[in-house]
Amino acid sequence: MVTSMSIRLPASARREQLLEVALQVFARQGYHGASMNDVADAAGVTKPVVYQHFDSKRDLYLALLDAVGERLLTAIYTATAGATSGKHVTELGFQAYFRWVAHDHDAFLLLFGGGGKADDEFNDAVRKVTAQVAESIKPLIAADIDPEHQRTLAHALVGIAEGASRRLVDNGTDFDPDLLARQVSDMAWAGLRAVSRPPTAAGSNPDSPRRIRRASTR
Amino acid sequence: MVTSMSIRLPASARREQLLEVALQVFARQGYHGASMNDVADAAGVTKPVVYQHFDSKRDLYLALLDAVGERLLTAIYTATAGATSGKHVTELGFQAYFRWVAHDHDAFLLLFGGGGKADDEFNDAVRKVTAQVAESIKPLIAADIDPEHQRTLAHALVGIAEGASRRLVDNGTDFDPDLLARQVSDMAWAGLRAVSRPPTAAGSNPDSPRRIRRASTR
DNA sequence: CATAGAGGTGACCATAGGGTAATCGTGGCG
DNA sequence: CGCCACGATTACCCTATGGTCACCTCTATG
Repeated sequence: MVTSMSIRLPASARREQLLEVALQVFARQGYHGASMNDVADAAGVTKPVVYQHFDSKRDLYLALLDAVGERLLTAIYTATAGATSGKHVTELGFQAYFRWVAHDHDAFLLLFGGGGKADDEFNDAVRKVTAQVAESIKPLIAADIDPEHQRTLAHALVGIAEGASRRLVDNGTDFDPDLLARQVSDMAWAGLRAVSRPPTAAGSNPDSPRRIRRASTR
Repeated sequence: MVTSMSIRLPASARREQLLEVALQVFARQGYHGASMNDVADAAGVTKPVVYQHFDSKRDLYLALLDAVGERLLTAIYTATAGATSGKHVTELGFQAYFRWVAHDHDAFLLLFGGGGKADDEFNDAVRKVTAQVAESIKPLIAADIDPEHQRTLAHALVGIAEGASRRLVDNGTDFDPDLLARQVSDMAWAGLRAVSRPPTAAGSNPDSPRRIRRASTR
C-alpha cells in the first residue's frame, strides 16, 4: 500500500517503506518463502534498490526482527509503567501484548509465527525478545521461590500470551484484545498468586506436605 | 547413527531409519536449512534412495510432522488416562508433555522450534496437534463459561507448556521434566480454578470477574 | 541549460538444491 | 550356477534466487 510504482523517494523514506513492506511480505511468506524480488516488487521497485539499503537478505530480516521486537517491548513497558498492584501490571501487560498482536499483526507472525528460522542468529533475536519480556514479568512472581522456578514461570506466562494469540491469528479470527487480556490475566494472576503463597515447599513429593488445599473442586 | 555406510537394508527398515535420521536433521537445520542430500548423507545413502521412500521433501517433512505429533498426543492421552481429579490430570498432562520434550528433544524442535514453516500445509499439521492438545485440556476448564473463552484458556495452557519448554530447550539446559511439571501445573491449575469460580479468597480486584463472562463483543 | 549525483533499472552471474534417468551389484532362489 | 529383482549409485537437468555491475534518468542547483 502507500506510495509505490516507481515513484522516486528520498533514501530514508524508501528505507522505511522497504521495512514496512518487507515486514508484510516476510510475515506472509516466511523468510525462505519470500525472495528479495518479492520484497522489491511489493515496494514497487527493483531488487538493486533493496540492496542499496540492506546489505543482504539476512540483514534486512534481522533489522525487521529488531524493529519489531523493540515495538513489542516498548508497548509492554509503557503500558505497565503506571500500574500499581501486581494484578494490575499483569492485566496491563497482557493487554499491551494482545493489542500489539491485534494491531501489529504481521509483527507477531514474523516473531512467533514460525515464519522460518532455523538460523541461530534469527533465533537469538527472537529469544532475546521473549527473554526480555520474561524478565519484565519476573518481579510479579514471588521473590521467595527459587530463581530458576521464577524464570520458568515467567516464560510460562509469555507462553500464555503467545499461545492465546497464535490460535486467534492462525484462525484469522478478529478478536478484542482487551477482553482477551482480562480473561487471560485473570487466570495467570490467580496462578501466580497460588504459587507465591505456600512457603516454597520446594522438592515437594508425591506425599505432598501441605499445599493450599482449597477443597471445593468440581 | 545405527547402521550406516552403504549397508544394504530392507526397504521398510530403511524407511524407518530415514525418518529417524531426517527428524534429527530437520530439527537441527530446519526445513530449508536441510537439503535432501543432508538427509541422505546422514543416513549413509544417496539422494535417490530417499526419493524411493518419499515422493518429495514436503512429503518427508509432513510424514515427520505427523509421526511426531502423534507421539506427543498419545503420550499425553495415555498419561492422563488414569487420572481422576482435574488437578491430577493437569499435572500428569504437563508431566507427559515435559517428559516428551526431554526425551524426544528433536521432535519438540521440529514441531515448535520454529524450524521453518511458512507453509500452510505445515502450519496446519502443527496447528492440528496443538488444537488437539487444547481440546483434551478443555474439559479441565469450567464448563459454565463461554466456549470461546474456554478455548482461549486451553490454548493458553498449551502455550504454558511450550513457553516453559522452549526456554529450556533453547538454553540447552538439562531439566527434570517432573519437577517442571509440578511447578507449572501448580500455577496452571490454580489459574484454572480461579477462572471457574468467583475469585477465591483473598481480595481480588474491583471489577471482579463474575463466573460467567458471556462478554458479548465478539 | 549544463551538470552532478542521488535514485533507479535491466541484464546478468553463480550456485544450491529439488528431482529424475540410466545403470550397477549382490544376495537369494530355482 | 545363473539370473532376477531389489537396493543403491552416478551423473545429470533445471529452476529459483541471492547478489552484482554497468548504465540510465530525474531533479535541484549555479
